[in-house]
Amino acid sequence: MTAFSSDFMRIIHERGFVDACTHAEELDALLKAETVSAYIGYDCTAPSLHVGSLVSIMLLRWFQKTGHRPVVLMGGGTTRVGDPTGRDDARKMLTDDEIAANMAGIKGVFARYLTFGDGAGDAVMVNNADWLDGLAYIPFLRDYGRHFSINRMLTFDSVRMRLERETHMSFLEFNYMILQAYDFLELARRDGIRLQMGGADQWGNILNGVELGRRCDGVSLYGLTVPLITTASGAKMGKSAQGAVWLNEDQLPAYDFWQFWRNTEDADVGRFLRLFTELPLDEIARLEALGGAEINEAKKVLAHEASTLARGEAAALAAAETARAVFEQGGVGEDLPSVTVPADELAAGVSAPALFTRVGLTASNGEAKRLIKGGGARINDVTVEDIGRMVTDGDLKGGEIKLSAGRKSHALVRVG
RNA sequence: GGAGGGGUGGUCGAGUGGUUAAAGGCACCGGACUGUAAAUCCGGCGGGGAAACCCUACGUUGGUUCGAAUCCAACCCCCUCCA
Repeated sequence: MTAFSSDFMRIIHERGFVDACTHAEELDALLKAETVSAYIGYDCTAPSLHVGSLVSIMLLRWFQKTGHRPVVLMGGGTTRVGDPTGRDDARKMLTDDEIAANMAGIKGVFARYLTFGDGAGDAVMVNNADWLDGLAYIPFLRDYGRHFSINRMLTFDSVRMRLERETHMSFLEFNYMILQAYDFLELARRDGIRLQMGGADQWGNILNGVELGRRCDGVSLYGLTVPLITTASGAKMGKSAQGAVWLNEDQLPAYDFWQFWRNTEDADVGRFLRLFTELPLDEIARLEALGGAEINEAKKVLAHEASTLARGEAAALAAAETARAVFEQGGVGEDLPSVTVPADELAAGVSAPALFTRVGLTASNGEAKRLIKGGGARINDVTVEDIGRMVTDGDLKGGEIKLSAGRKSHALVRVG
């Protein structure tokens, strides 16, 4: 690997952020010579981003840390089209209201990772609806459509996959890559942006933008992608017991976020520390060298660092405290999910399955019953033997009742 | 527009009149083993019910039948070839 002279290129290569890069030496020289603006686009398909996007967010953060100017592009316009990349069916069409709501949710995430403002190195956020919504069809086709070769477009993975699998692809979706390419050109023109970054699956889309810039304006644009992160056992990263690992607090409590990192597979610890924390590499090397059960210490560091970035240090410490109380002392912690039951209702008794469902440990009474039959349900750490078990105020311990589903999921019932 | 093929549970994919809440795989959830890891093995995996059992579900809507995911009709959507 080439020795890079710019801090950004050196650091992200050392830390494993780079999947592919267009003319890396040239880009390195540019980053060394001047303050560069780079962007990553995020479509508004969900009310929050999840850990799958975190690699790219960390990348923007390093970009800013090394003296450059990150631009977050909200895909207010492209979300209305729908990126076909990596899917063999069309996305559900989102209404404009849904897109606006999703965008509002996603925007909040970035404030924790980037410093926004008007200064030279400050991050900015833009919305491609600002220029895409107003495009006029015929002029657009004449000015830009002529630069796109259908023959070439058909060879891109996102399209080819649909063709090979003989699944439907609408013209609407087919246009996504053109619009994304145009985004890059537009941003280069209006804001001097030279670099687009993104996930490995965006490589084709990014290249289109690079080429469009050269063809239309003769400018040198650059592209860089980060690898798709899978766990050592091959699964796509980002599932927790509760489903997707969202970055937004309102989508996933800090305790669950912390737990997600704490449960990292041994083989992933070093890689994740490099990608998702900013600890020095020698410290990471020391942590990942820990053997056997010792590696758990490294996982706690990972959980702390990642949680501090996403949710703040106080939330990270509180989550760690709860985890310690629950797992190392077999007790309870403040951060466990909880539900409050009226005193008179509890006095009368609530069936165990209903209570497990009520606190969210199970999705239905049936599931709760199956959990009990399988021996996975516990009340105050005592296995529930009978699906007819009633829970009453007699079960209160220190004003709380601890419910557990399996070894890892716990919740509290309080009286109110 | 014509001819043919197809739309099944979170997903992939069997099933072509009753014994099918629907084989099998994956994902997921429990249990055992561990270190809140991985791998492995075991169990579970639509909703309600203590249970008997009831309800909902096989693109949509009707129909045939004692009985339909399975047969018929119309419609919607997808794929292939033809125009």
